[in-house]
Order: sequence, then C-alpha cells, then structure tokens
Amino acid sequence: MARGINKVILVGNLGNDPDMKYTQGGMAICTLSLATTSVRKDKDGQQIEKTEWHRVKLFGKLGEIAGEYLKKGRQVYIEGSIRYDKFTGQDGVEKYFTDIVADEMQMLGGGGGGGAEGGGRDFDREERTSRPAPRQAAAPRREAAPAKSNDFGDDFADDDIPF
Amino acid sequence: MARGINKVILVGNLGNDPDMKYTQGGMAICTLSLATTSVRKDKDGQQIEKTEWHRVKLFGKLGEIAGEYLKKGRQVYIEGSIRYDKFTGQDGVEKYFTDIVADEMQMLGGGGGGGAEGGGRDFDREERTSRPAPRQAAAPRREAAPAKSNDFGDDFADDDIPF
Amino acid sequence: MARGINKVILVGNLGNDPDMKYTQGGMAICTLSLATTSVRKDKDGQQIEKTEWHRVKLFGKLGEIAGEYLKKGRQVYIEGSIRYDKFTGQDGVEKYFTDIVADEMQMLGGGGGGGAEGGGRDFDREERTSRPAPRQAAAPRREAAPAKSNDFGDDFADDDIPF
Amino acid sequence: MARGINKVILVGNLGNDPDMKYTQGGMAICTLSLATTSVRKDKDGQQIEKTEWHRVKLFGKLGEIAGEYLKKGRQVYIEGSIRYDKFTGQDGVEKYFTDIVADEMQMLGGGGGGGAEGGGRDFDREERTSRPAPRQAAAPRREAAPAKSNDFGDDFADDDIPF
DNA sequence: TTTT
DNA sequence: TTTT
Repeated sequence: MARGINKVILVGNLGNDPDMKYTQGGMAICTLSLATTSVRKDKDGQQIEKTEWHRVKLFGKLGEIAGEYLKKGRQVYIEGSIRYDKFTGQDGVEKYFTDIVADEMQMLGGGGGGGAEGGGRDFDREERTSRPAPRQAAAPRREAAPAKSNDFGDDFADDDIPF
Repeated sequence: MARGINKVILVGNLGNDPDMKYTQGGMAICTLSLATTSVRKDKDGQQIEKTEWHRVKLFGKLGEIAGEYLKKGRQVYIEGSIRYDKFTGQDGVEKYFTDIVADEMQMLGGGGGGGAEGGGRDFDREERTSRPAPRQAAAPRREAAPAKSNDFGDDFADDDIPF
Repeated sequence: MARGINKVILVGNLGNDPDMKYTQGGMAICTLSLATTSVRKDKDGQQIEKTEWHRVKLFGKLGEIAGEYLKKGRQVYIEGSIRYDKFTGQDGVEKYFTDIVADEMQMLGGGGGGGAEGGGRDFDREERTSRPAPRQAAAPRREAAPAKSNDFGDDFADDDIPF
Repeated sequence: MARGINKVILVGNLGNDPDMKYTQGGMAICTLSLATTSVRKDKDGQQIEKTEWHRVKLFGKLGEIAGEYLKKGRQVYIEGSIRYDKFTGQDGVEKYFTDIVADEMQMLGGGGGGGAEGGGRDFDREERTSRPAPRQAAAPRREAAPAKSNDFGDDFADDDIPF
C-alpha cells in the first residue's frame, strides 16, 4: 500500500571490498561503496568527469551473497531505494546520511555469476553490531531458507500457476 | 540467480476496464490495456503524437487488486518485465504476443488509493480458463495469505531486523 | 562516454510549492520537496509508514515548466540522477547534501497536463543568485530555443529518419 | 509534452554480432539481439530458466557506436522504450513486431569502455535500405556532430550553468 | 512539508 | 481503447 515510487538503478564499480557487519540476531548488513561516473563536455570541448560515490546497503541473504562474491573493482548492478537518515552525534551536531537500500543485486562482467534478489525496504531499527554472527546462529538460518517455488506468497498451490 | 535485467516502467491510462480471468485453481489473471503517448516535433515544427498500447498482465493478489480498483481511463504506474510469447493457431500460423508481466502496480492521481506489490516473473504454463474462480476455492486462498511481517524469507526472526 | 548508470525514478507528492531561483545569467533553478511513502507490516502485523523527502532540482527550461505548473500537493513523476554535495560552512563544519537532478518530469493525476524533458546531468558550477532573471536577459534566451525537429543532434537532415 | 512513461531497462548478452543497416540518407540502424535470463524455482525445487530475446534498435550515432564496439556475447546495458509495430505481408497476413528503441547504451564488463547516449524515441517513418551509407555522405555527417558543451539546448550560454 |  |  505504498504511496509513491522511490526507485534507484545503479551500475558501477566497487571502490572497496564489501564491509560486512552482523546484527546480534545474525543478520548480515553489507555496505558497498559504488562509483558511477558521468562525463560531459566542457565549454572548451574538454571531457569533464564527475564521480558519485553511493553508499549501498544490502541486508540479510542478499548481503551475505554480496559479501561472499563481490570484491573491490568489481562491476555491479544495484536496484533499490533511497533512504535519508539523520543522526545526532555526541557533540550535538546533526549528521545526515543517504543510503541506497538494495533489493536486487547482480554481478556484471562475466567473472561473477548471476544475481540475487531479496530484502524488503523498511524495517524496524535495532542496535547493530560488528561482531560476526555466531556460527551456530547464522549458519542454520541460511540453511533454513526454504526453496520457495514461487513468489505469490502462500495463497496458491504450486500447480496453480497458469504460465 | 538471474542473468540479466529485464525491467519495464510504465505510466499510462487504461483504454478499458480490466479484463479478469481465473485459472482452474482460482488464481486471478488481470489484463490491462495501457496507453503511453509520446510527442515529438515534426520537421515542420508540428506536434506528432504516437501512442503505444501495452498489454499488461497482473497475476494473483496483484491482479485481484487491479481488477477491483482500476477502471477505464484511470492513470496507473506499472513496473514489471517483458515477456514474448509465440503460439501456433489452429490454422498453423504462428502468432506472437508481447506482454508486460507486472510485479508492482500503483494507482495515480488521487482517486484510487495506494499501490500493491507482488507476483513473480516466470512460472510454469498451465491451461487458463475464463470461468470465475469458484467461491469455495478462491475465497479461502485469499484469506490464507499470511500477514508476512518482513520480506527476508524465513531465515530471520521478526525481531532480528536492524533498521 | 559515461561509466556507470546513476538513475532515479520517483513518483510522489510535493510538500511545498516549487522554490524558484535564477542564475545571474537567467537560468532557472527549481527545487522541489517530494515525498515518497512506503508501507510495511510490523512484526505485530501493524502498518508502519516511512516517508522519504527528496530534494529534487530542475534546471533551465525544465525548471521553468516545473515552476509554472507544479503546486504543493501535486503528484509528479521525476526521472534523474543522484548527486552528492559537500559544503564547508563558515563555522568550518562540513555539510552534506543529496539532490536528485531531474532530467524528466511529468505531472500526474490529470489536473496538470503533460510532461517535459530536458537538462543534462553534470555541468560547471557557478555562483547562484536568487534574483529573478532580468527580462532582457532571460526572455530572449527562452525564445531562442529552436524548434528542434529531431533529437539526433545535427548530424542528420530531418528527412533522413527511417521510422 | 509526452503523456505517460514508457521505459525499458535491460542488461543482457548479445546473441549475435550487431546487424547494421543504413538509410538512404546514411543514418545507421543497428539491431541487437539481447538475451535476458530469469531463474525461478520449480515446485520440485529445481531451477527453471527462461530466456527472453529482445530486439533492440539503435539509431544514428548511437547505432554507429554499437556497431563498432559490440560483439556477439558481449554484455550490455540498454535503456529505451517499447515500440509495437504491425506490418501486413504480401500474403495479407498481419505480422507484429516489438522493438526496444534504445536511447542509452553502455558496454559492461570492462572490455569495452564507456557508454553512449542519444537518439530520440519517435520519428517519421521512411523506407529503409540495407546498403551501407556512402562514404561521402555518412562520414562527413559523423564529423559534423558538434561538440555540444551542454544539453540544455541553445537557450543558455555555456558560462550560464550554475553547478 | 505532501498524499491516501 | 486511454488521457490532456
């Protein structure tokens, strides 16, 4: 029941290896630094380059895949939405952050393999931690991911899909 | 693990009321006829209009919402993917169809309310029927749709979401 | 010769009337405050709304059209790119801004009429001023806009277009 | 003054080398066959792949760049719009075609270099020819492409751009 | 600050 | 077949 569309599509290269963090519950939070460069011609006809560095967040299973396969320099397709955040530091100064919250990621350029999809856009906030998820917590969660046979939710049987 | 991106974004007006069909299993198939008009200037400076009529398919719950709220003339946002189909008629002639398979829909222009999301992109093909879904089959299915509290699949608990 | 894609698509409502400024040379800079609201279900099944306020910039002719036709509350489609800026205030504190630089705008919901396109993405920076463009400067510029009969640039004659 | 949005974003691989044709006036028409593959899980949990083959048209300078740099197998980003066409063959049978008319193209995966932009969406129709453009016609046209210093059209001087 |  |  959203009102409005907030959609971002990026194709760029990673400036660094993915930064992985995990919540206390073991959910992955992967942060990418992604460069997109545009070029225009100067009034003297010279090429002017401008690079934007996007901070991209991938959560959950999508973040795990990103952390496992992406590397510095790698080219990647990201689809997601823009999220603006404001924090007040201990010094009382407000700080603003803009994140791209990914809900689709695809490695480009052959080397990597396919893509991945997942992750909703807006969730409750909780303390995050940089401790890696304890094996016994995180690992079973991954394996618990069910092989969903369709994306319609639970209101259809699998043999009820007409195309 | 898709390889490639196939994404369509449309904003247009409906040429007709939605066309509703249901599978034998009771799944809704809603077909929209959606116009997008572009304008360019002629070599004589005159405005030339060109209208494309898109055949948009919405399946399952998304199709039901479309069928309930959309009407002829209504402006709508559609996000989905392109699907090309080929059928051979009884006369042996091959016929080609291009559909936009929606995975997001949003009514525009105030009158209608919010948006809806859902429906995957590619599924098995099955015979379709134009008989409305029998009450005793379809109704429970709709009600069976669980109030999913997140989109991460089943590998997180609800209280494990850090933002 | 850009390297990368930096694309934003927004559909939202204006929180205020457009803010118009003009460069010393008379170019319009229109700033919009655009809300997009997403909804998700809470772990208790309750609807949680989150609204992002996007700062959208439209330059030149596109900005003039926006300033003329858009109003507070109006629903609009915006396509553009993300631009991150950093300024150091007089207090020496760095401030960060994120803008959506529009290159397409379309009014939604009937009331307004069509759309408009224009404006490149990256240009030289120059001091901006809030004084309206002087008539004798701005007006001729607007009229000077030629009725381009195609978008291929100057390397084709008008009668050389094959479709 | 378009009414509606008709936007397609594709990332895929070429099934063949680009097919080049030229109008009598020397304008390039480049046709690509572009594959996008999506994967879903079967009801038995097996991966089901579905490949869509898009027919992408690039005109003018954009088509020339595509013809020069793209090759079979190459991965490419395409942005454009959908165009539906209907022709009646000599046998009196109507034939339907769906094209993606590109207005942006970018080579992916390192090997190729940057991207290119250009080409409007809808133009007059004219007979097309497969003869290559005569050197004396096409070559000067390419060189005649002016080094536009901005995209605002002719209504601003170059030093009138505020960012 | 919008909208439904 | 829509819409402005």
